[in-house]
Amino acid sequence: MRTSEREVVFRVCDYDLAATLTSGQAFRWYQHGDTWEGVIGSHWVRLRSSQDSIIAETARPVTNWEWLTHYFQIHLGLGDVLASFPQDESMNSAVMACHGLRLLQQDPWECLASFILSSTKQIVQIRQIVSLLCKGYGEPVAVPPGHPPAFAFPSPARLAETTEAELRDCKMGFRAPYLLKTARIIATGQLDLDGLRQMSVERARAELLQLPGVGRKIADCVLLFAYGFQSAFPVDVWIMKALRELYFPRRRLSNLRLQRFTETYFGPNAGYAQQYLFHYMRTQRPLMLSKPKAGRSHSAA
DNA sequence: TCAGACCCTCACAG
DNA sequence: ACTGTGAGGGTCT
Repeated sequence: MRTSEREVVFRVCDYDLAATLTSGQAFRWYQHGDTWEGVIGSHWVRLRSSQDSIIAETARPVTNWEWLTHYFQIHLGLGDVLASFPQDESMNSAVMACHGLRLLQQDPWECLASFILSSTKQIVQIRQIVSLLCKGYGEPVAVPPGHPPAFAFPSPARLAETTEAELRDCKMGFRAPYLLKTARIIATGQLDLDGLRQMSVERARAELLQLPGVGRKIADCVLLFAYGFQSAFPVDVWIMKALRELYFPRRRLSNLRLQRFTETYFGPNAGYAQQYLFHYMRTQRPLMLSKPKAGRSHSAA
């Protein structure tokens, strides 16, 4: 076995860490200069990436890095995934524009709770809410000397014993009762999140849909971002916009018809295809379609 | 299938 | 600067 180290280097190919961490699948990564800091489970991590490697640093020595390689899907080759995409102009443009974009494999509870908090919120606001939630109710994790404190994502049990008012103080608004009720369902074992791993994607989705605040979109986010069901295809306003503009510019299809289209057209790795279209729409397309923003005021200095 | 409600925050006009 | 307005990774009724 490997000796215990605070730092490890992973050789990677086609891995755009920045794009991956800002593509709206995880909400707890922060950029500091050329590094990214975040918490995975109970580990504080600092990451640095170069062309062909990712360097991870922790606060305490680590012997088994499986939690990290799993989260980042380090050993997944992107070639087979990209090859399974439909070969159309839009898909090719998205793949070119988002070269190295990856899907993470997150903790189911953190993913579920985060996406319950995501409805009709901008990503910056989701990040703020999740941050407040972790500061308020998450366990502190080890950080380097002198570093500001960092927190794990609060457990279902911990959140189950909060009140709606306390959760609303984290600025989550009407989502508070949803999160509270779902936390109680998970904490009492009424639904076993680990058990979903062995189920078919349809069965797992049906289980998630029973939770308050969880509809089709959020269920599919959890199926894809936490469990790795590659066929899950979350359809949100951005994907809807992408489908209408890129694939059906002159037809008026119902949301249901568009959903049906995604279930067959994008193939076995539809979830990955979705992530490329989503990031493409959010980053590249707006720059081309909308007018440049008016000059910003200089708030500093 | 179809609105409307739901909390709250930020960007953007005026 | 200050206030008004609209919309933001949806879900529920």
